[in-house]
Amino acid sequence: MKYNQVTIKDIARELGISPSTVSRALKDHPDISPQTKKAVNELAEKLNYQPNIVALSLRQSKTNTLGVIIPELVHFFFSTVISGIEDVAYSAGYNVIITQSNESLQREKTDIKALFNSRVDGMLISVSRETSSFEHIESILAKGVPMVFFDRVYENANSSTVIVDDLSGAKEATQHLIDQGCTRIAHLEGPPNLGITKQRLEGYIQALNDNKMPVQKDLIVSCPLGTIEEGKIAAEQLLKMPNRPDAIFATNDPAAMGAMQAIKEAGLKIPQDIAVVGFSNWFFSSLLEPPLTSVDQPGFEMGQEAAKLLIRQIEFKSKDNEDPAPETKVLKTRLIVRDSSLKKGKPKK
Amino acid sequence: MKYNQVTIKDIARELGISPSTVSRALKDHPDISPQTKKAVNELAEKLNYQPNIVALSLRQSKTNTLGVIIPELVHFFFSTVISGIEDVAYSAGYNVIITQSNESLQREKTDIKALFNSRVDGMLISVSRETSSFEHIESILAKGVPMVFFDRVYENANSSTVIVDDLSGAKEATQHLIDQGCTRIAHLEGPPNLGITKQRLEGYIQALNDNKMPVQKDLIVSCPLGTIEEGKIAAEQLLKMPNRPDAIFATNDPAAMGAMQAIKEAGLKIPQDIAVVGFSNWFFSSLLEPPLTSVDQPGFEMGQEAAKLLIRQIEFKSKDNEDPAPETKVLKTRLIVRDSSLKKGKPKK
DNA sequence: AAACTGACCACAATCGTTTGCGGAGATTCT
DNA sequence: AGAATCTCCGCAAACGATTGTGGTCAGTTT
Repeated sequence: MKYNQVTIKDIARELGISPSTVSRALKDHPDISPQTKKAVNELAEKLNYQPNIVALSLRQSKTNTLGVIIPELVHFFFSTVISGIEDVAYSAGYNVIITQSNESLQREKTDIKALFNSRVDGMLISVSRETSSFEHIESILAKGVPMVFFDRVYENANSSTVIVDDLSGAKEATQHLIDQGCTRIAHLEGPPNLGITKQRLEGYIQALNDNKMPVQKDLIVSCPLGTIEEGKIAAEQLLKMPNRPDAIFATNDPAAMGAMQAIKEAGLKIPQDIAVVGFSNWFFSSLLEPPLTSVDQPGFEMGQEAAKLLIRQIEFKSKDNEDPAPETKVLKTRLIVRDSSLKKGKPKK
Repeated sequence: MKYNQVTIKDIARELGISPSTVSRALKDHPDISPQTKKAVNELAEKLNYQPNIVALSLRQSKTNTLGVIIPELVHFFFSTVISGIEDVAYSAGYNVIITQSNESLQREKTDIKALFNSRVDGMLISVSRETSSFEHIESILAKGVPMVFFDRVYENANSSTVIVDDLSGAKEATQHLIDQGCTRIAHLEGPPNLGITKQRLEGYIQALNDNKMPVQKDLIVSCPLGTIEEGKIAAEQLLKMPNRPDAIFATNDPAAMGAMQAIKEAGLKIPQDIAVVGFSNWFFSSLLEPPLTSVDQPGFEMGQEAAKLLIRQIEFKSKDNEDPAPETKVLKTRLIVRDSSLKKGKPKK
């Protein structure tokens, strides 16, 4: 847009000097006399000169912008990740462009292309539920664009990633249910393409194994979308079993929420009849009745770490013209115990 | 970042023609022969040429980017507004940069400056809770940057705005409580700087007046932050009154939620003892017990309308070099009646 | 007095793309 | 055949900033 922008040329014309002198004066170059510097700075101040970032970006082949692709903004977890990213990015002098894939692979493809065209300096990506092939990512990666994946990562990539320890988080959650005396623990499994789904399932299984409890196939129900509705349907199915479970560990909070609805509608009590544990600690989870026990993921911290890794990668590359070794940051989860799982009352620890 | 970018020059060199010819060939200019066009397009396809948006932006003094400033991303309402904005912006060929003020005036100032420096073509703004002076906005407005305000608007500005009809939404909510037989209706008031706070209060008052009910000062309690905690404290205060209210209409859902907590902890029943109505229809509201009656704001639509207005303004201005007349779009709210307010059972309508 | 040294600044190229203008060669018209 | 008309393409400037190179003028050195 052609605002009434003040450019370096305007200052130069008004002062009867050349644009290059103005440029150098503004950055305190030793070649410029103190008087000229003073005059330039004062006029720049007076006219409220702001450098044109677009011109700068073109000149330096660097936009100082990070591109972010997330599945959906409305998820509390992803919102907090964004805040973490912005926190680090801003203080390092980077802007952030956020795009949503809406859990669609097609949209993810156009997003990544749009970000590339905008010449972002790097990308932070959490893949969609549908993403099972990765050519669209590989092709951009091949062009040398720095990328960091977070939460829902592209595992085969030779890139840095930030994840939470889903496995041990799930294990801890399941162990907690076992400690509460649950013997038939069901699991609501998530979208099949995602690594986090497998990790959470694995944590559940390990906990059972550690306690010499059998893993029963019919107690594991898939919720490929991970929505409230699916959780409800899955739980209804579980409740119809002749020997119904006495606990449900869900792959995420919405599914757990759906399960709670089904349990209550069946006239059963939480946690007395069936204990429920979720994953991600959504905003609403503490507001449910009973409040939902959940595995908290440090979203803000994840955003911070991912942005830090990416910026380090960008600046390393611009110096040494080489990619730094990829790093993987694993963040700790934290089990937030609330009433939905407390059959025995608060644990002593 | 200096990816392995293919430029128009690369194509020109390889084909032994000039960059200008390549440029024209790519946009099907009549001056270029069919053979040349074919050759250029095929090579561009083969090399996967993507135009450099940064160079384009500089050349045309237009970034095709909209800047957005919202108070907080984690609010369900604002997330949906963003989705509406992206929907319209993308299909019109615009990118979107989102910034959060975190309800801080200071942050809002730096955000608006950063967006200006990025040379966005226009801005979509919802002001922070703290914003009571507007010089930072005026100074950018004076430079000719198109702006559209939404939800929390800058009223004195000579700019387009998109709001919901807070007044009639609040009136409808209050009337609904009156219809349910409530006679002592309290109001939890919101942040004092915001226009929406005043409108909602005014709707509440008008509904009382319409029904010849007295407006009692002590039934109006301020929640300057509009949080769950404040709502709880405010409700506790109301419950201690000798003649306690039989209904609470809150300026937003978190405050209503807090009130519900206080009411339940006091051993009272919702809605039998005290009916509760919120505003904004947050995601969690339908999940509460009882489900919270709330005034739904069409967030997605608001985002769409705001983006449309802004883009129209941008393109009008680039043609006629004149600002179009400011427009104000008022969207209808919709009262979502749930159990938290149903003293009498479902209304017949 | 000639040469040298700084201090200070301007010129011009550059990033990638667009676009007004002009120009060479082929074709058509008179 | 000469002029006019097309067709098709290249030159160069421009967007706003940065930066290597070189130049002018003063003062200093031999």
